[in-house]
Amino acid sequence: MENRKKQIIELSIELVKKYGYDSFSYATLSKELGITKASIHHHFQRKDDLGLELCSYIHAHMVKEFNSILSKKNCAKEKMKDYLNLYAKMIETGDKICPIASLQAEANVISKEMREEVCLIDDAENDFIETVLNLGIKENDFYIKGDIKLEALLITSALKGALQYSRIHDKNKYMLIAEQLTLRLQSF
Amino acid sequence: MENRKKQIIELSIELVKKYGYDSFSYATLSKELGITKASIHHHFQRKDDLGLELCSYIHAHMVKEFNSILSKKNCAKEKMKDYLNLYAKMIETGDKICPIASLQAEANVISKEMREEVCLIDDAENDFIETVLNLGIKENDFYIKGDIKLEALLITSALKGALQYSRIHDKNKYMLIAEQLTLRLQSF
DNA sequence: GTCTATACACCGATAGAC
DNA sequence: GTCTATCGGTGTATAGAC
Repeated sequence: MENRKKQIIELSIELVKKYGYDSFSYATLSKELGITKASIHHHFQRKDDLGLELCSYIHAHMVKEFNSILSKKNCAKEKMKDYLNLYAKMIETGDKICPIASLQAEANVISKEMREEVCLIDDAENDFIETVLNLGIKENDFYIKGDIKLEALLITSALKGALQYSRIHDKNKYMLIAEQLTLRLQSF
Repeated sequence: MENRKKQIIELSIELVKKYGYDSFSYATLSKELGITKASIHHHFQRKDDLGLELCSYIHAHMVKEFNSILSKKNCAKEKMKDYLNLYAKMIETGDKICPIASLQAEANVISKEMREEVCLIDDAENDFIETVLNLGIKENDFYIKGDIKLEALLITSALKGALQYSRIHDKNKYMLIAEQLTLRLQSF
């Protein structure tokens, strides 16, 4: 990918995390990057084009993070901690929430194509957590009541909710809620 | 409160739940209500005035709902079920999420005054859930690991996240996730 | 309390020169 | 790949008549 395109996408993702998709404009990007709106339209003719590529970028980035966590030679408990820290980084580096949660909140505003992309990213995240949960069960470190797929769904959506809550109340609350959430996984 | 004002506020809340605060305009309201934008400005000079009154209205409405649940002569388990159903109604009646979650997602876009109002509403909801949890413990129906205030925070933020997830994926998922969440409260 | 009319800023987007 | 210039549309908001 060309450098400028990548630069625009990465800035856009930070703006989605902080303000949401509808709340930043080509003018916002152009001021920040020091180029004109027309130049940005050269790379992404319609804003929806940028929106779709930004989703693909997030998707690829998260899959990379998940694979990195899975390939580490540590236990499921530690992999879960690594995962929780991914979100902790967002809120610590400036009032940011999960970009996917941000887009979910705008579900009825963004295009059908973007909505579908958001769903695919959610699916990837849920599959990842399900894998970690199954690993933890094998290692006798996790004990899970009910359906494992549902527990994965609960974890991913609860953390997104916790991030949103913490941003507006107290950043430090996020990790406390995350730890309270994972308490239930412990068999003792 | 005058009838028209109430009508504008109630419509605005439905729009916040469906699209978010920044994504509806005085034009949206005026078309729906059959009056002009100028007439709406007569009731709420600035949009932020509407935003603040809409928050107060949500606050009062939710406190009323919570008190209604608490005053019922049923057990904590059933009160929790009543609470879960409040959110279920939102998503079932047309792609809507919790208005507070919607405003949380726009935290860096709305005014400081609105942000503070949102926090107060969250506080009321958390106090309510904490009360229900303590009641359930007394009744020997709930068993809670860790801090009760944290568990309340987890429940309220997890449900908001579950609503957002379910709206974009599959409405029926919400209640399944909610039930998976409350599984942890059961001692057996 | 509602209207018409209007102001002004910003939005996404395009044409065309360099 | 970047620019200037510009378009039509929409956003919040106000003035003033009825």
